[in-house]
Amino acid sequence: MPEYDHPATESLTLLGVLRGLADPIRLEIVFHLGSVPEATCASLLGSRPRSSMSHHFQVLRESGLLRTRIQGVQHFNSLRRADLDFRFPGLMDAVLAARPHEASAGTL
Amino acid sequence: MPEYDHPATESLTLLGVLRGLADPIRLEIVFHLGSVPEATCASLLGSRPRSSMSHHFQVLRESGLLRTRIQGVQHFNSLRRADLDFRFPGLMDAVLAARPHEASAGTL
DNA sequence: GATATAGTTCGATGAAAGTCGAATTAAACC
DNA sequence: GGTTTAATTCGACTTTCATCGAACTATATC
Repeated sequence: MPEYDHPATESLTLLGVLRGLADPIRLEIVFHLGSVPEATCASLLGSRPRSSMSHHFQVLRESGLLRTRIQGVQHFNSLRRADLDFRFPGLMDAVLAARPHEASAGTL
Repeated sequence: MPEYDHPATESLTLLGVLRGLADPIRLEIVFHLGSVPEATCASLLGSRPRSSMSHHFQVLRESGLLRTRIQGVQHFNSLRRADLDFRFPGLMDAVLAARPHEASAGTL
């Protein structure tokens, strides 16, 4: 398993990004990644089953919201901030600024 | 049928708004409403069945994206720009700025 | 090589959401 | 009151999407 392929910046679509964001768990992941440079899957797991999370990471990757860097057994995920800002200026700023305090799935 | 009730500005949620936007037809409607003060349902119909569109208007209304004003037999829809800007500053600016030229369902 | 660790893929299930014809409401107009 | 117009509601169908256990892959370590 060498690396994932991530969609090119130019090929990101607004609809795709909005779809990626339109789920409570994924939004939570995005909020978290908005506050740290990168995070492993495990660190975002909470009490949810791995397979569910893996699915959400895939959706986020395919919609262009995050990039996954593989190092050893660990997958380091980071927001594609620069790419998103370039393609959809102001969007992630607005989304991240709207983060509720103590965002914990229920408060979204 | 006097009037619809629209959710209060304070009760709008980011997730709700994102969900409202995460559909090609609804995004098209929102784009259109971003460029005109208001529009009747009929004027946004295109070639789609009325019942489908009615459903999308309902979703947009319930997520707080638009307001429907009834006048006679016609329903005038407008973006809740001020409310959205107040609650989620910059969000709609970013979304509307990302509108593809000639947005026509396929190009979203 | 065996084992542990991190994460994915598969496949089945269930729930949510979009589609659309037919019936319905409500106002406007003759 | 009957008809036209604008749009909704209902209900059935279909599709899409999330959930999650079990099996699997790949790396690291002993």
